[in-house]
Amino acid sequence: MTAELFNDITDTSTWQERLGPGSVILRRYAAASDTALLAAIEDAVATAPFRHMQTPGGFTMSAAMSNCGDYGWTADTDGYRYSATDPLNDRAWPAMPETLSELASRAAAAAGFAAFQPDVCLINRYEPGARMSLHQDRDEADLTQPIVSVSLGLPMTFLFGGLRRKERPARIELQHGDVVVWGGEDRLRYHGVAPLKDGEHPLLGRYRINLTLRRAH
DNA sequence: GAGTGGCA
DNA sequence: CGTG
Repeated sequence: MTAELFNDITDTSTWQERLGPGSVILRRYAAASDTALLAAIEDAVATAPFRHMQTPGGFTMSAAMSNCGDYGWTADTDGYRYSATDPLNDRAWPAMPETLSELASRAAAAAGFAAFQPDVCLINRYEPGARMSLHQDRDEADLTQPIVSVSLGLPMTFLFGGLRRKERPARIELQHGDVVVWGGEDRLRYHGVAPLKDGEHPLLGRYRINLTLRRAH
């Protein structure tokens, strides 16, 4: 698929690439607020530390995860679900900082989804070699609400497939600050993360952090 | 009913 | 290394 470019001549630091009728990459959209986002993440994981969850198949996920917001996405041998409490301590997840919810709302609006108010921020941390195999985000109650994904740190190859797993995904390089929004008829597209290549990022060292903002309920 | 993993 |  050839990305259609929408360059805004008044702001050459950020631009959009359309991946489908309901999916857009906002290049470098979050780069200007990266230090505020990282401070918000550090604050959240001080309360709800990164952990490697188990899949229902009994495998350990290679990305370390945490959450903030009214709910958090969790995986264990019983399945995938959203929970109002952190299973590590049965306490509420840390509140979602406004920095994160406002970024997500603005990005969704820029992509054509008005009034997006996330109630979950899943925080995924990848080290070199970590990956996420192709999956759909379908544990949310209202699939008319989009998904907003923010990439920070090491660059990665985003796999963006179709509505069926057998469709071979596009491979899209995402850099620090890139935001991907998908919804509408693209809401259930399969997506994943290719094994992270080694490298060094000025702010994040040998890590990539992905924020996925969702409306769970 | 498998499933965001492992391995051929 | 990418695919299944």
